[in-house]
Amino acid sequence: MKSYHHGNLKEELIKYACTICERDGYTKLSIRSLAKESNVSQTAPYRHFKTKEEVYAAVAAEGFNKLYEAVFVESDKLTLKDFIQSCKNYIDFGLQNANTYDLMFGTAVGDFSEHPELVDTANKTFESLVLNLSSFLKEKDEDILAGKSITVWALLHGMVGILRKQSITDGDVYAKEFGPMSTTRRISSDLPAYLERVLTGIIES
Amino acid sequence: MKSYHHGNLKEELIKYACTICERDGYTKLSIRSLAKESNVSQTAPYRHFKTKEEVYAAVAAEGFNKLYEAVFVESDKLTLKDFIQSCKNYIDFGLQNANTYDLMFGTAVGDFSEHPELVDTANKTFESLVLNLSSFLKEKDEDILAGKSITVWALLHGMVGILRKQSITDGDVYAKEFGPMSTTRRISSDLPAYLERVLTGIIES
DNA sequence: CTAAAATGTATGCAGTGTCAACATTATTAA
DNA sequence: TTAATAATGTTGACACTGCATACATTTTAG
Repeated sequence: MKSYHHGNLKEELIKYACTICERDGYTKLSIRSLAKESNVSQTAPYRHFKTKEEVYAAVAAEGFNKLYEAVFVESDKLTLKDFIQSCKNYIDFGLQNANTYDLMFGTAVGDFSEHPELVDTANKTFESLVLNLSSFLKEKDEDILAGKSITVWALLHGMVGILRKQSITDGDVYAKEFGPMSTTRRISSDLPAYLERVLTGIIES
Repeated sequence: MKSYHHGNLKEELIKYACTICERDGYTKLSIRSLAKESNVSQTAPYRHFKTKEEVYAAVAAEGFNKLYEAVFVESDKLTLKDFIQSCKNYIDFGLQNANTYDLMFGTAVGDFSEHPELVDTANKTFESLVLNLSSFLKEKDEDILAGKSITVWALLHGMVGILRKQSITDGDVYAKEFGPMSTTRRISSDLPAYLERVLTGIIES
């Protein structure tokens, strides 16, 4: 027996949207297919999302929540190892959820400020990174701390982009000279070691 | 007098595609609108591009060409200043061509290896970065050099992503404590200084 | 000069975002 | 309790999309 009102439509729509965005890429997402999945009329989703971009924003927000989960560490006294692990988790998330990650940092959702929950979740994620860093650093100047956090974040974000497109560096001249393993492959084969080396450099600079 | 054969269709299509992708975002690009712009039937573009993704790939390849132009430096004896400038040019390109940049590094074009010209242009760009770095470094171990190049690239790529989404860090706790200027704003207000500090750290590590 | 390859067109299908008008149910105030 | 209102659903329509098929014209190669 199906009642006129679904009762839980918005959450269900978001859930399916997340699944499809990640599996097929967000370009493949259609509001109509979402509606069909929830056994609801084609335009029902418009009671919960004004435009498709709002659906994207919801998926992106979910993505930030998951990224937060991956990056957050309970302790307030992190070891360097903990910190490295958290950073590795960030990169792994970006690689394993490439399509969602794209939605979070790409241009599909133009202006975050029009989607408050997106700003909130994104903020929370970044702050978690800052807290992680400050928790094992001697640094007390929060100005410097925030600067270093940005640099760390930039590096992680950049590594996601580059490791995702290994093909660019796979074929590089260096790979040919140094055997079958390209630079990116060498890095990703022991990511923690790479991160430790580079991050300590950034932190101590 | 219009002849049956256009004569220059492919290049014209790519040109318009680049314009629209950058102005409106690549989600807004439609093959039909391209065709209309060139006064050609709706399906004519399919003689030059098997799928829409191939159009994306062409735009992305053009993007890498432009990025290469922005990053390349003629000299083989760069000063640190030259190198910093080249890096700044990279970031500026990413910020001023956000939509195209997304196409180049996002998931819209899934597998570069299916688009050889994309691999080539991307490679060329990366190699230019490596050459820039090696041209003023004492480092002769090309293994290490390639590793450092990746790190530099990751940082630049990451900064593009972060500076683009200033809203995330604009509202952070630190901005409130240190006045109206958020961390990202401080960084972008004097990008060369920031880059010099961070990049020398990476290079010397 | 002729056959084949390249490049163009016409037509059509199944799908899309979104709007306007209307139906049903849940919520709230009198 | 009841009546008004807000929330949430449906129907139908419009203009648009990617792309496949079949056909037309022109260029190019043998």
